[in-house]
Amino acid sequence: MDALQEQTRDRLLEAAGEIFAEYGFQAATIRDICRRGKANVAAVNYYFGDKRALYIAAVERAHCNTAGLINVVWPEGWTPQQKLRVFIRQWLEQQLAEDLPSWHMRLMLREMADPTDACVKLVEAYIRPMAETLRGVIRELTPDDLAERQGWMIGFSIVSQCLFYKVHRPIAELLVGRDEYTHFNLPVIAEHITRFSLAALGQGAPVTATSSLEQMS
Amino acid sequence: MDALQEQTRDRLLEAAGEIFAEYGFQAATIRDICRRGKANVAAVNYYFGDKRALYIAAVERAHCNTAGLINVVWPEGWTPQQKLRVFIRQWLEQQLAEDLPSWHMRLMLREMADPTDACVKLVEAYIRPMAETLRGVIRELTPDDLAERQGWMIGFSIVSQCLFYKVHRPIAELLVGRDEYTHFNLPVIAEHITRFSLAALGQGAPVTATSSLEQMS
DNA sequence: AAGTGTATGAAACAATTGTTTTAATTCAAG
DNA sequence: CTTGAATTAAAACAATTGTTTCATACACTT
Repeated sequence: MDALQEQTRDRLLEAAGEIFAEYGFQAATIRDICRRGKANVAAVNYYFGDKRALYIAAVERAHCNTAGLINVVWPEGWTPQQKLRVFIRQWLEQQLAEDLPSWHMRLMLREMADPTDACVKLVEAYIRPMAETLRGVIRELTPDDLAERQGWMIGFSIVSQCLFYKVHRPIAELLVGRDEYTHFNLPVIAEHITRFSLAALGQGAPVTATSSLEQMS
Repeated sequence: MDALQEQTRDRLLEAAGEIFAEYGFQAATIRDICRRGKANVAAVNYYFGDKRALYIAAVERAHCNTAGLINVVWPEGWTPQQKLRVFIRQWLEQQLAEDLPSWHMRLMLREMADPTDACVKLVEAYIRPMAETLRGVIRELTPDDLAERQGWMIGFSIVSQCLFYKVHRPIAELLVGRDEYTHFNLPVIAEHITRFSLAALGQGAPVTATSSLEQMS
């Protein structure tokens, strides 16, 4: 009975995650969610109470399926530079993947741009682990006596560059032109952010040095 | 007659700008706008037709009052490093000013994060001038043969760092802790972004070098 | 002063929203 | 087969939304 009856509840959660991720909490309608979840509108109240509780539940459920958002265990012998490059690349891959069935990243990005009550949970479950991973890499790349505050700011500088190409993508496209923007693909962006950030930390040549960008464009 | 009758229309535009900037297009209600503008709900349809036209008009009006968002004319003899420092600082000042009567920046940021029809106009009127200013500074800071595409990405890297502390401020505050975040004030952030970016361009010491940050915290 | 067109105000409309109610259905246990 | 709780379905409810209607007040012209 459990396995079968819970079907509706699960379908509702899955549908809610997708719809909320796409439209945001306010713009998403219960009727849309129920249509996608093939459930009656009353099911939301029956299983969750109200819309907000459904949202929270959807966010919490997303936690479980989030194994390996960003790889936390690095292979032996990797240099911190390599780790940073992979971190940035994985972040961008998760972020720019549109077709992926994983709407988790989109939900997270939406919550990051317009936080709600679920924000605290999302930070602790999603974001802090990633932040700790990044801070570990940064510690390897910087002097031992680096102030913790500066470590945070360096992390923000790196992540903010990645986020830009998702959050403000429409503006970037308008600025550089639609055709030209097609060249701003994942490898190009990842390489630039990596080189820019490493140079800022005194690792590697300045980002303006003759690079291998031509090969990928 | 004109000067007097237009009062309502003007009050409506002013109120619309504030409300839209605070709540966004969808969440803002016509009744809220009319209450603040001391006008009847029918006034919106009478003067503008519908809600969307009011929004567009409010955005367009904001253009006029935007003289000097970021200073475009630099004093003689300034080094590009100084210019970049001032650009970043001014951007952050505009961005973090909460009490300021200028809701223009907030409206712009909202449009940047969740673009609507007015996005194109906003880009051309607001953002492109600033982008050109920044690109001019970047050109001074980089080799002459720098690819245009790379110039854009460097600009994005700089601006994205500034935007982060506005768009994702709630997350940053949760991550570092509310008390600690009080130390992330404007001078500290501006100094970090400037040094980080200059170092990335091969100008100045890496951001991790002993800095003058302690003096301001 | 009468008339005219503009502007305002109160009310109503139609659509959509989250939520609740109430009845029908399902399904396992006695 | 009956019973009874759990689930689903349809409808209605109450509140809010953008929008419209229509009557009134006002300013200006003739």
